[in-house]
Amino acid sequence: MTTQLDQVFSALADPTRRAILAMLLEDDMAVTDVAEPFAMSLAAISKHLGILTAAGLISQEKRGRVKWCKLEPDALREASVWMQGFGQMEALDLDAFEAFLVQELEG
Amino acid sequence: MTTQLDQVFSALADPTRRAILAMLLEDDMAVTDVAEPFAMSLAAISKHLGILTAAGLISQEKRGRVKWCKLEPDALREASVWMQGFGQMEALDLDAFEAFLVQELEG
DNA sequence: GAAAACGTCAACCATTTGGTTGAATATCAA
DNA sequence: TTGATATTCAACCAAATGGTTGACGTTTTC
Repeated sequence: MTTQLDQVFSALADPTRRAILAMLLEDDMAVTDVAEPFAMSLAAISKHLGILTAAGLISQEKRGRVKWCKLEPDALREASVWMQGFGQMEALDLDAFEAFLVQELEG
Repeated sequence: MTTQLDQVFSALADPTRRAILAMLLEDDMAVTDVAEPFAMSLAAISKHLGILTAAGLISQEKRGRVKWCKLEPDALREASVWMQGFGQMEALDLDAFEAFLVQELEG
């Protein structure tokens, strides 16, 4: 059996998929546009998007020949709740988040 | 290149490893005792503990012939910061966390 | 209608992952 | 010192993962 939590964490374990989520943070995007910055085939990106969709982290809606990808931040709640019990996190630190984001996108 | 974030998320993606973390939440444990409730070999658990250690989620200290395992919640901070930017989490909800924990341990 | 653009599917491949078993290494106890 | 306990190591295996390519079905544009 594969739980939702399994799927969310293993989806997040891949840097390409985290970068995709970071891109979708700014705006909804078509599959082709998501793929553009990556040095890999469109088919590979299509698979990554399928995994993110299965985990509930994004949703995809087809309009015409274009399939739009949209971030679904709610799916992170379950995982985040799990983590917070261990980490005893302080309140949301947006500066720290932004620093990580920049590092991720550059690296 | 494998980042710390990669390692933390992929460590958390496995239900056995999450269950181990949940056990260590209560107290430090020896490897043999960690392995006891699982239907798999001691060697397999030893590997899981190695992965958790590499991710920084636990530490291991050998005293005599016993190797003690200790939760290191700080490693979750990095990952949690990453997630919070997407999830816009509300404050720590311990009840929800406990519910997940019970579900994890029973399932 | 023909051609281009958007995206997925299927088959394939190399590597990683999660498990096994059996032998090996320490340490403690009798 | 002999034996039991605690843990890892090494070799192996099946299945999952992350990528490729080429063919395919739609939708749009010319």
